[in-house]
Amino acid sequence: MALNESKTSADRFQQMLDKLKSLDFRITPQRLAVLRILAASEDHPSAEQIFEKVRIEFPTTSLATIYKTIVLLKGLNEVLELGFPDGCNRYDGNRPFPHPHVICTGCGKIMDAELKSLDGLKEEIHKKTGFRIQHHRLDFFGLCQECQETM
Amino acid sequence: MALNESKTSADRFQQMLDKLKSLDFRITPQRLAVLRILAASEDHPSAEQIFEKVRIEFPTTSLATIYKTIVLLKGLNEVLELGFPDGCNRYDGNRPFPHPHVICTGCGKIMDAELKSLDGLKEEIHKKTGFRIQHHRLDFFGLCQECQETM
DNA sequence: TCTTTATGGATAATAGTTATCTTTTAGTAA
DNA sequence: TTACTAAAAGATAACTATTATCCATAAAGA
Repeated sequence: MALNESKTSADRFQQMLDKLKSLDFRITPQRLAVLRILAASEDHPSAEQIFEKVRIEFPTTSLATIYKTIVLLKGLNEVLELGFPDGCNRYDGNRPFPHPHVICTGCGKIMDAELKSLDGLKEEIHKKTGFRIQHHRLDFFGLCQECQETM
Repeated sequence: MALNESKTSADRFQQMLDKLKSLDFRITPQRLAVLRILAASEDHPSAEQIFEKVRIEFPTTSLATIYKTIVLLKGLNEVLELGFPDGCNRYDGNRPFPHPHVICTGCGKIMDAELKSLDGLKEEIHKKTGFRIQHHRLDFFGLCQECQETM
């Protein structure tokens, strides 16, 4: 399997769990729930959406706990944060590395995308600006096929 | 001159002013000040930074006026908003169309960049996802040359 | 079972932006 | 120049996702 290829939900869950264990973070039911949801989600959930899902199993969970877990996972590079200026950040626990996204301006859907030539762009930017590039963010905004038909 | 090539500050100012006039928006001293600052800035100022500059000339100006002017210009596609999730949005009045940026993670500097192959990427994304792409956002994060030397 | 201390829960605080409301003024016509 | 009117300015309250704070709880190891 290629490095960047998607793994099964169970694989990602185990991977994140192993990371937490290896660094001696405590394994709590709330953290396990967040891990499971992140590993299983293909739709880039928001903190609020994760919160609602966790609450089904653990109704006393606080939103602060969701945020604290996300901050932890971000620091361990186990979740990718897609920050948006309107204050609705979204999270990707399956591919926790920079990659292009396609965002529907009609329904808000966010999909992963792949582009071969991105490494070339990074090199081009480095040569032009002298910057030592660390990471990037690439979003395409437009109408998905469904929204094209209804608009 | 190529379409996307940068124009002089005076050209951009006149262009924005003409747009406002042609649509019968009122030409106020505050708006003129914001236009001048946006047209002259190469460093992608924040609303607060624009506010401070306007206040030198018009000390009674309100921050709300800055935001209202920015919203107006955004709607007329005369300024590009670079929204960031930490709530420090930046504005580009010189190239009010999507284009790549290089952002220094050391000093926060934001520079424009150019990439030939972006249109190709848009086409590639369209073919893969079926999305009708409207606009995009591409940021590269890394260390600028100065920050590389001091870190 | 006991102890320690990281973590959870509840909620206050933060900050950029937007909304609201009143006052002022740009643009126009007499 | 003056008067009129609607748009814009100014002041400030409201909004909201996220972060910080603080105390209670429970995970992990002995």
